[in-house]
Amino acid sequence: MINAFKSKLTDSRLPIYQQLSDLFVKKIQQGQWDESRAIPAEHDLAAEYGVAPGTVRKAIEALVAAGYLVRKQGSGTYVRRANFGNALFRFFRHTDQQGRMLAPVSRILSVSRDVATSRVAEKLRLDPSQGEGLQIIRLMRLRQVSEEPLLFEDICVSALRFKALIDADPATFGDLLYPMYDSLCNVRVQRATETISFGRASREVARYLQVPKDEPVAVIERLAYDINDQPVEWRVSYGLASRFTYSVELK
Amino acid sequence: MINAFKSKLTDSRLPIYQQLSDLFVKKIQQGQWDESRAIPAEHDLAAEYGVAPGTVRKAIEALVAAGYLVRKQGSGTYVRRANFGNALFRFFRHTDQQGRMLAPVSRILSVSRDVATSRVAEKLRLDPSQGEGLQIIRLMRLRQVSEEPLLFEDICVSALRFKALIDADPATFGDLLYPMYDSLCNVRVQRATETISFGRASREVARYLQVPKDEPVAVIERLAYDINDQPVEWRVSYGLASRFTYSVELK
DNA sequence: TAGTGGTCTAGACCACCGT
DNA sequence: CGGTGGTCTAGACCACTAG
Repeated sequence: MINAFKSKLTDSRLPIYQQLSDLFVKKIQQGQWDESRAIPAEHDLAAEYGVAPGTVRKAIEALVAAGYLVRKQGSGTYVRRANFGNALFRFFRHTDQQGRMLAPVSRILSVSRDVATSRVAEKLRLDPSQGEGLQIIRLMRLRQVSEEPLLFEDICVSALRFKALIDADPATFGDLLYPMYDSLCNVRVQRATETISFGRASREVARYLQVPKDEPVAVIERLAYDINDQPVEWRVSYGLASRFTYSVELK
Repeated sequence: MINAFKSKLTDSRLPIYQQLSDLFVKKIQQGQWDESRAIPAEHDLAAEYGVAPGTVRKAIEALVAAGYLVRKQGSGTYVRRANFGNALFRFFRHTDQQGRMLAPVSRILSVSRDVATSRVAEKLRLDPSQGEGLQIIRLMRLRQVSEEPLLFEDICVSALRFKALIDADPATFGDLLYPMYDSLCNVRVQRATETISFGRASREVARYLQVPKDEPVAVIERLAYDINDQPVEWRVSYGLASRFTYSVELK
């Protein structure tokens, strides 16, 4: 059996299903497959690439496990839209006395141009050789639950990629930034890494969280990546350590 | 095709591969399959239960994903021995100035009989109607890295299930408790849940960690379960908040 | 009702492991 | 070398979704 797709692939020593997975990831990254409609049916993909349906199925299953695709029985397989904007709140208790979950609200404190520190430049892989390469846009944001401050966030993005942001009206920013990055700046956040540690509140952090300076705080550093694995946003969040909680399952 | 195994199963509305998974889990829990040798080959299982090899394969893959089994190509499929005794140290920096990982050492501070608090009794699901149901054995342990205290642990287990422990010599306890639970008390830890939060050092904790009272500490509460999903050990660990760090990947 | 993914069959050949 | 899991084929029928 001749595999019609082999010429398109880089490393034919890999199993066919892995080569297919790689190919499908490229289609997603290049926008040939997107959220607007289902990807082609398994049967059609098998015919197109000259492989058995089971092989296509295995390739798709790998991408479902990796979070790129979602299957909907009877309907089709779709490109997954990353959705973890509220993920930070899994770290913090924000329930009332009856244990009811309270909805967090965002308030933008400031939007300004700035020059990246060496640490931020390194995280965002900013290119200093470009004219404005080290320019960043910095957002400060407060997230509250029923009027009470829960999190203070210090957010940095490249001014070159996000220049539409500086002209936008902060009052129109919704509770979630990532959909806005998408619509305004054409930046699609796909994944992120977070590192949690404990520290003490600086004067600024203490003021926004309405606690004394040096109060223990949880510090969550998030680096968000786009679909091409380029870092696009560096975010440091501070929350009251006394409200911090997190659960893990060990196996 | 008649499925010879159907009579053994509870809910024949489920897919065959799920019914097989459930059956295999029971074999593992009842000790019919154990770590001492590979489980039967896929081909043999398919013949035994009158299903296609691919169906057995899918059942096994589900159990591999769930952590019950491991595959070894060319050798066989084996029951997995849970191994996360040192998992706590993923939360704490314990490297030297050159960034080298340092090996943690355990020191048992005390082994004593006690009566469970209501919280511990609830966590361990102790049965107060039994004569000694609320009796526990309590271990205090210090974990150090190059002479420096890193973690203080307060560990509770049921005195009924762990009575061999009270007669054992603490000096013979190794760095890992779970292998000892297995050999001495025939308790096999399979999984655990951990909840991380933040507090301040009590007088006792402060003394062992060699810091002032009320110093910020990370508190890690672990509940460990055996293979039948019975809680068997309740462990609260305290470590310096300033050394705490943890990373998560969001997708 | 047509089309999709979900399940299942009954094989084949290959890569790897231990003897 | 024989036996194991890893990959792949070429179908079948069923359950579900959406028009």
